[in-house]
Amino acid sequence: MSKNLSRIRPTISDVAELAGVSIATVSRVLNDPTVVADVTVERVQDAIGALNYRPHAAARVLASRKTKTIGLMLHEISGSFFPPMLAGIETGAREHGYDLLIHATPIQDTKQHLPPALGEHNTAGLLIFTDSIADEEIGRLHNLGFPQVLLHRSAPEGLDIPCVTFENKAGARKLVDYLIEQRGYRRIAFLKGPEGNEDSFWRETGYRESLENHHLPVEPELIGFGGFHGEEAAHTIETWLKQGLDVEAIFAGDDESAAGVVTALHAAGLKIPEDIAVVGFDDVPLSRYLTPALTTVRAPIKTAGYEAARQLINLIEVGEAEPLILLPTHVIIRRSCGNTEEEEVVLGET
Amino acid sequence: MSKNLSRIRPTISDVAELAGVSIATVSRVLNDPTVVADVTVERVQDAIGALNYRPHAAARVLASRKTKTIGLMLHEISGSFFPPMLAGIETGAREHGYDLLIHATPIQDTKQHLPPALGEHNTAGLLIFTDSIADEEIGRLHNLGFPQVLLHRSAPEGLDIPCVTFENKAGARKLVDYLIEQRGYRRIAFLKGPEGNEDSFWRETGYRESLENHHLPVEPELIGFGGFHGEEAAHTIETWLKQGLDVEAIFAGDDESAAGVVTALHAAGLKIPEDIAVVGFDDVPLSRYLTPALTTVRAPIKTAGYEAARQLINLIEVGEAEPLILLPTHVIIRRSCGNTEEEEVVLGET
DNA sequence: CTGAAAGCGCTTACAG
DNA sequence: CTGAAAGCGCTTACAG
Repeated sequence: MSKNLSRIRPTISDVAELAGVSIATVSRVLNDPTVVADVTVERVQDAIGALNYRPHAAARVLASRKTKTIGLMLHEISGSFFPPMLAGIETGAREHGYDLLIHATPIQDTKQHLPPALGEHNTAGLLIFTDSIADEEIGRLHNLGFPQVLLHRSAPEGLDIPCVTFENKAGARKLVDYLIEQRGYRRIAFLKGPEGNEDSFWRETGYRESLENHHLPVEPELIGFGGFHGEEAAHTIETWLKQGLDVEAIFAGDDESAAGVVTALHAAGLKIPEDIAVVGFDDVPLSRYLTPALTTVRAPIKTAGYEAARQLINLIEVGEAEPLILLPTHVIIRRSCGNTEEEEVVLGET
Repeated sequence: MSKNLSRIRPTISDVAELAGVSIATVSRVLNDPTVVADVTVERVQDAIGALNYRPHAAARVLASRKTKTIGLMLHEISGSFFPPMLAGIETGAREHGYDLLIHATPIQDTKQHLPPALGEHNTAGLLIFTDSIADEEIGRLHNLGFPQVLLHRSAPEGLDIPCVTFENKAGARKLVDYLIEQRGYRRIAFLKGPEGNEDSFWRETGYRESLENHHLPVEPELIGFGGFHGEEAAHTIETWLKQGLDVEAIFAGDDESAAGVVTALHAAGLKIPEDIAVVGFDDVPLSRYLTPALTTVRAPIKTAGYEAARQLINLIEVGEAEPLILLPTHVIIRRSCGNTEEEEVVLGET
């Protein structure tokens, strides 16, 4: 089939012949028409239209040593976090004329090489949202001068690779501050995200800082595993309830976990927030649909994706990027924490 | 920078030189080592390792006239429908060694050309999940013999392009059958999805068929707009409530809409299912987290994506594919329709 | 089992 | 403003 195709598809030579110019000229009108005489441009464009010519992308890449596609490596395509992030990246890429190549790494095999398709020859740069790529591989690419930007994770020791994420720590701290100061809770639990997840790490840090600032003890038994996953979180809550753990409020780590917590609590016949308050993080659409509506922290997930794409493209084209972009977050007060106002309240909105 | 890179990066010639063979031999061990003597393979692989050589993808594409990437065109990256679909596509592609290039079309500009990056030169085939690509463009590619597979939509008039979707009509019909036969509802509303959405069209058709089969009238006032979107659906419900519309049950078109319906109903102080029953379609994770848990139709979203990728790759490699794949769906009975069993029930599960 | 050589479809100095 | 020519890094008949 490809044989036939290549016979049917016009090349730059066909266009040149029909327009009565050299292929160099056709190439110029493709890349920068201003350097070509207007009449010539017109003739060439007519020929392109008549033949329905489309330049061969791989040939352009090879000849120009430039490619207009960026790669995205991530570990998992799921959850409500993923769509806005990807939408942001895609928008950022498209605005600058770049295409997006996606590669999801199976979770099991951590620490691997770059798949050839995302390699330094196929892609102008790489967005990394996973830790299942070996530090050595990141280092190798970095030493090659291959542009990379990290999303929601930090660079391997000693490598100055730009990172984009949002204010997890401050957001979590303010959220817990609110629970303590405005709601009067003392025994507040925290559910961790997946092992090694840096968003989770900083949220936990914010949680701890808030407790410490208020001279409350950080109780190990109040820190459980939620995995940023509804069912995992529900499972932890079921266990806690069985054990008769005494908690006033649960900071579920993210909204997905919070949804699981809410379900588990309801299933046990407990009322939210009367019996136990629940709060999340991210403010994904889901959080509004929970009953009661979820108090959470609004995270600019889409903007982070967008910024990451922009930084990467800047790195590719100009050679520079912000070392660290930390986007602000805002606490969103809804009913699940004990608030009784009709409307949601945004704390710290400017 | 790219200048530096190209100087640093080893090419096939460097490997050939180091291994003391021709570039043809290096190419062979890259593509089919069995045709090369074992000792030679070893020497070449040592050289590849020593130089950290990676073949240049674009050069391979150009020389071989084959590319191992498929394109995906879609209109929007959002909602709980999207992640499983993409995950399925990505898995299907990766299993066969293909990469995935994603292009989201802005919603406003409908009926457009293919972006060059997804063009017939850059990609071995295309998965289309949008109707904002002009029929003529699909036709042009089809006539060129360019492999395409459609997801959740049918082909333009007269073109035999494979489609992958699931049983929307039968699923919707069985769901409404259940509401009528087992729950005794008579006045059942339906919320349409986005204009032109074929999933919505077939769901509505199933809804109508069920009513007709039970000799119930199809009341135009009971058919509203939900847009497969929580807020749109909530808005319709608010309007209905203001008008004092008399409804017993609402089939929200999809789960996202159902979530909006649930919120709107709760906000109005109505009880689900006592005052009004609500059901959805898709069985995305969200549906379990609603209160009460949502009765819905389980749709194999991920499998559909996976199958679409498989069909496309089959079309690319073997030249054939199923003209139509219609994956089965199953009604999932939970609490929101008036069911009182603790556990969810799957109807028609084999 | 291996090499020399043509060719994939472009871009880009270099001349003019 | 335009053309001739080299070259991007591979693959693949064709010989041997």
